[in-house]
Amino acid sequence: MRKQDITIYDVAREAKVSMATVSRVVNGNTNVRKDTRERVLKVINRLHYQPNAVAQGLASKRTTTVGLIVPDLTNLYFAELSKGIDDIALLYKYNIIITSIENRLMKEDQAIQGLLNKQVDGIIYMSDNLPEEAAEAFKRTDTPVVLAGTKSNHQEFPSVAIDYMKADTESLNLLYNDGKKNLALVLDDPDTVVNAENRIPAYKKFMADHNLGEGHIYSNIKDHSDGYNLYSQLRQDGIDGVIVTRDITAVGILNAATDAGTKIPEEMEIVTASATQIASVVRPALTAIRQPLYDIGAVAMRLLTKLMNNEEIDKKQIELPYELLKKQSTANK
Amino acid sequence: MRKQDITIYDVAREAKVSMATVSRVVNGNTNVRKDTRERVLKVINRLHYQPNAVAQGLASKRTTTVGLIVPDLTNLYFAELSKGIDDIALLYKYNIIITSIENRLMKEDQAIQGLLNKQVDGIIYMSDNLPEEAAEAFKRTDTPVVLAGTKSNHQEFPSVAIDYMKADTESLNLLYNDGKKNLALVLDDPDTVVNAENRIPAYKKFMADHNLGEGHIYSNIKDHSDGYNLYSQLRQDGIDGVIVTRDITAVGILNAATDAGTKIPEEMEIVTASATQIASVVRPALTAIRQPLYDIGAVAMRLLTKLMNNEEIDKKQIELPYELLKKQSTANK
DNA sequence: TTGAAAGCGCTAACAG
DNA sequence: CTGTTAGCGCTTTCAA
Repeated sequence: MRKQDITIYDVAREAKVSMATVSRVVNGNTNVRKDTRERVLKVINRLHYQPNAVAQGLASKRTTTVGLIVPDLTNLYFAELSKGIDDIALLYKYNIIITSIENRLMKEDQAIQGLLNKQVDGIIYMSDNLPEEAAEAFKRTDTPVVLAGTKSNHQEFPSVAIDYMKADTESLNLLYNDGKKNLALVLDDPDTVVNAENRIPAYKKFMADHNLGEGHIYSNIKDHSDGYNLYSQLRQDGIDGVIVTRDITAVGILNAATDAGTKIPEEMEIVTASATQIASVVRPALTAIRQPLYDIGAVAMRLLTKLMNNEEIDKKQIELPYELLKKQSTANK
Repeated sequence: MRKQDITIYDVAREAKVSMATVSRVVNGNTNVRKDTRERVLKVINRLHYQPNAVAQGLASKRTTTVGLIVPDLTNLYFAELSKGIDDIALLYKYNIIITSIENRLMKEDQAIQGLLNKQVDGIIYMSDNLPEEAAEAFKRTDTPVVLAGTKSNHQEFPSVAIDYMKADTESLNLLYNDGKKNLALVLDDPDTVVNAENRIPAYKKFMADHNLGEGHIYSNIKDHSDGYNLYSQLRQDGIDGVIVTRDITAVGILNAATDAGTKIPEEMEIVTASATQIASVVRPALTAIRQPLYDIGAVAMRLLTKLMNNEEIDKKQIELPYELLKKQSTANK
């Protein structure tokens, strides 16, 4: 076993100091005389001593580890968020334990409990949906939590996101100004807070404000083939403009339209409510609400570092600006 | 602090047993009388006791945590691999610490050392490139390592991948049979083992075997815009068939061709050497080597669990079958 | 500026 | 089947 043969004790013995002093050197404590520090450092290098983070964690009650809860890593939306989180975590020397929870044995509150058992110093929660049990689990603990790229009814949880309502309204307006009046909303999941409390109300309000009738909301349209298959229904319902929550779904609709010979954007306009790389590489390129995913992740992680250090927070709910990227799937008159 | 107020000691006292017994029931040890077990369990539930995984890790020298080293999470290639890993990790109750190493402060060997300090029970390494220092770091430790979706010159490291040489040869043959003779190879990084030792030799051999001359190898073409910009060079060089390592790059070439009015596949055929979701949603859809990424990840993680349990391994180098998916970017005569 | 000593919460012999 | 007793490797008072 070469795994961990040299401990702080070995270093102490070789350097003829106490463990406490080695600990001080390792942790950059200034209360060590310069020559003592150098002597210890020399031994550390000679022995290739590396601190055991688990023992440090147990003794200090800080693991310099944060937990990430994410529905699905292969959804670029979350991958891009994660990248922002990861970069800032690296900067502040935190490791990341990642837990995916997509349609699985693993429920949200179990994921949380698992992370808590590992004694993470904080948690970033990225799923659209925060079930009541998960919220309860968060409330029971002192471990700080930040929601990234999503919203919750629980105002007590710090979050970083965009103004979904405003973004959707702006998108609908773009379609409307292009002369499209049979507008539809295509949702992945109608029950998430973002959809139920932001997108749907925004849509309904817009339709009412412009006397466009009830409109059409399509739910549980989650992937490329769902979108592809939805297309004929859209045509049947006379839809000429559509907002789609996921861009991969929007691509499905787009491809179905192309295959059917429908002219985009002339006969139908498409806007996706969350742009990842995919939205920009398909042809025609998709008009999209560009959420600053990397930044949302980065800001969320930065916020979490503050919470973990018990620093003062000026604002718990952070809203970042989005962009409406006008591409080829809308006329943009 | 509600964080960790109740310990195994509290449970022991309340249940009128020793810590050892509580530990036994927590760990499912069978040497506990049924009624004792139930009594302890009752107290555990009443007190909402949760074991401190850090303390468990220190005492048992097993953290039930594995480290993942990945270049870039937003590259779907790695995201899909990760998903396979994650699912099997969940099955075996391991947590995952993820470390990205793309063009950053964090070098491979530092990432490894960081994971080792956290006392991970094993490591899965997914980067195409295994620098010498990283290989050295792996050799110095007893912590098992598995390479997933990549190859190394170091035969001592267990790995799970496909036969890149065979896959590329088959792809080249497809182009050749379609009548394309000016074949090119477009690489992300010419120095990775997969490319240097597998793809390039396969390409050179194929060209030589079929008297197609020297051919053209384009290097450091890594993303959509690299691919897009490369297109005119390809035309200039008279290329009519191309194998591209990354599918996002292939999409760049495809889009440039489309924008230039080049007919795909008539005037140019494209095959991507690694298919992610992107390859199938663009139009024309890309002919692709479909590596079973999810499976590669899953098998790699399963292999790692065996190594972590010191089980017998029959084969350290596992090769999984790939498929050559013929789509619209090749004629497929 | 340094050291001694008491844990952190748990596991794992070893006895009984 | 259960309890006692050492630690695991480190941090952190408290004294000196």
